[in-house]
Amino acid sequence: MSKQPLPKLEDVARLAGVSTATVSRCLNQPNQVVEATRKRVQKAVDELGYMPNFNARSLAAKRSKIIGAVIPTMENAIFARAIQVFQERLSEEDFDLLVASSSYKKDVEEKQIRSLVSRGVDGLLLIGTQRDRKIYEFLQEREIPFVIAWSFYDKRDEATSGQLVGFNNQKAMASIVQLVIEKGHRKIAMLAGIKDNNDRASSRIEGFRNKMAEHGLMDPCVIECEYDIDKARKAFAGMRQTFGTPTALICANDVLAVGAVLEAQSQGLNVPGDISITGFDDIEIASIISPALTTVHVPHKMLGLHSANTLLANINDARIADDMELKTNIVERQSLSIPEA
Amino acid sequence: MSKQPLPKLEDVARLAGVSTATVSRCLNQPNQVVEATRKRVQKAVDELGYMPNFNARSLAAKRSKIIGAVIPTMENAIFARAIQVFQERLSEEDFDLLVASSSYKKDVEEKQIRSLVSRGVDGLLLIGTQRDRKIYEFLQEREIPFVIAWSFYDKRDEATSGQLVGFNNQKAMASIVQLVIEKGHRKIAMLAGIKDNNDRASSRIEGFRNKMAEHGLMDPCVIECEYDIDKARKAFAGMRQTFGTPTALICANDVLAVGAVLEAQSQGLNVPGDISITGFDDIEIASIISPALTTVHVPHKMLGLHSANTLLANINDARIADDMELKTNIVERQSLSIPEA
DNA sequence: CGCGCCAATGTAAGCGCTTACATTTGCATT
DNA sequence: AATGCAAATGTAAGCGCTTACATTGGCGCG
Repeated sequence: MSKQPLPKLEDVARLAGVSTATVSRCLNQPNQVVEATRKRVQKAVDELGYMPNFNARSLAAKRSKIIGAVIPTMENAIFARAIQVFQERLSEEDFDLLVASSSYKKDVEEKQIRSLVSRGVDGLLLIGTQRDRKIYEFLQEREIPFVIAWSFYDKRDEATSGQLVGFNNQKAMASIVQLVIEKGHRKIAMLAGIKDNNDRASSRIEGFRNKMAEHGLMDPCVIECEYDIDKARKAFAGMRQTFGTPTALICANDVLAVGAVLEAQSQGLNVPGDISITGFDDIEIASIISPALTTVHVPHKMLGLHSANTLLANINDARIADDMELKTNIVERQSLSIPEA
Repeated sequence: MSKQPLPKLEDVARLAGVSTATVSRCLNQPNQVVEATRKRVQKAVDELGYMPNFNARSLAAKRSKIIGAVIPTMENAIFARAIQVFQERLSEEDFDLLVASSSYKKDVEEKQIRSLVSRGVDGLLLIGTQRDRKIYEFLQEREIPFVIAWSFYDKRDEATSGQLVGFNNQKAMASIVQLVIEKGHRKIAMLAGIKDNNDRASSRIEGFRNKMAEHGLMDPCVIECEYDIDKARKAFAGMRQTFGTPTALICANDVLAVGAVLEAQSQGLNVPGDISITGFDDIEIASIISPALTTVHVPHKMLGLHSANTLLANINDARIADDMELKTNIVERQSLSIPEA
């Protein structure tokens, strides 16, 4: 029952009557080996059930064929799905995915990035730009290619290196606020995400504030809330008590919007009759809740796919791919209407 | 700009004036080193910004501190969330998570398992029991601890090794069918998952069929459908045309149920007035859709947590943890009612 | 005061690969 | 048949760690 030693490259070499170098080449650059020997080696591999030891390979070759990803949480469907696509694309190129989730915690994220680098990842996927400068330095020093997904800015902050594959959160938010204002709303509040260490949340708030200001609506009510339906319900209830009920509530994401809708309804408000509520992300839930949410559609699959492609380009071709801006669009459903007279 | 060589163990040893063995011990079994030297080494580590190379460590120590997981897909929220918890628990013990998703494809899963093993994972998380016997043999031969989540059976199939952390899908499904029957329904159909290579889907169908038979309801209509809202809508529409409309529709998961509800409603049926519809999983969407779904609550966080604990026990203590059966329970909401007279 | 013993540390042999460089082989040319 | 050259293969030196085993030193005890 004790584990008999697994065959190694040397065993294959011996059985095939070639050197270890040749076996290695068969596995890695088969075209450098003449067909006859390649077949002989293949036969030996099959016969022994040989499987390469990737750790040894990574150590010797200094590349691991592993990509690391640090995301805030898989609980957020939009990240989970983007990661799914990301992973599918990577596995086409024989990369595996080491994932870590930081629970939106800065220090956890930092620790995880370091751990992934220690494991010799060939590249890294990070979400958003907001982190210590020293992390960027750390990554640059070790020349680890990385892409930052979800955020895009027209002008780059000097401090952040890496490629951006994202959308302009500020503009996207501004566009839905614009729509709400066009519908005739003036008493508008925002249920925002926690902006601490989260540039997407901050940008969305900024987009909201700016657009409001543009229309002379100064100092609007903005309440931050964690990504959770029940917390959103409480936050909305609290907002009503403290600030009164707006005619329109802009939410930083669909989960918050769903919470607000449920709470509004349970408090006897009609959505959108008494209050319009908008979301952001366009996850499944947005079209299922009644009324279905008018929301900003985020191309999460594209984010996953292009993040993978950009990263692969930077790894394989040593050519630095450009930043990539993806477009969002507003999906109009029933949760937004003109305010009652 | 060229990458200066990173400090290695040897550099730390030299700077601290000790041997590499001592540095290694400081990092791995600090209590075997006297405090004075430990501090000296720590200082050298900090000064050089040293980080161990995990690949070298894995190669030398024959353990990687990496756990592999192969799940059908992250698109399914219930897997994503279980994985989230699983990962959180593992990282408490300094394990990282290598995830792969098989898209419910048998051959893909097999390839991924082999790849993960090649990478020297210390343990493996798999979903469901249904796979080639040779994979179980492969895993046993290499003595890779693994746990199988989501499925639980009272009697173990001899072929499957590894620990089970799951629930009895058949019983869980039977219990909700029982409830539906108790409500007075007799014309009951099932919208099932694809049972090919999926023991959870098969078990749920079996649970449905058995319970129906128990009540003398033979050969009920069962239609298989992929995990997708739109496909569920079409499947339900097709079912109505071909078999007529049941008074109750049992769905193998919430996503299918949501599809069925939406399609029913858009065809002018009242749920549950004209047709009762039940789900399975109790994901968020189940309580948000209107009418909220009566469904089977699956303890996904517990699945993630106990899978991690069981796996860790098998890795660290070399003691084989027992299989673990988790309980499901029915959540009664509005989508199920008594049939109209 | 020397002895034995144990705890702390050092020495050095791998772990299983890749790859620079050296050598051999096959083949077209003359 | 001798020559040159490129393609195929071989040789062997690491990659950066861990750990079995060897060595050292400190201390209690007879």
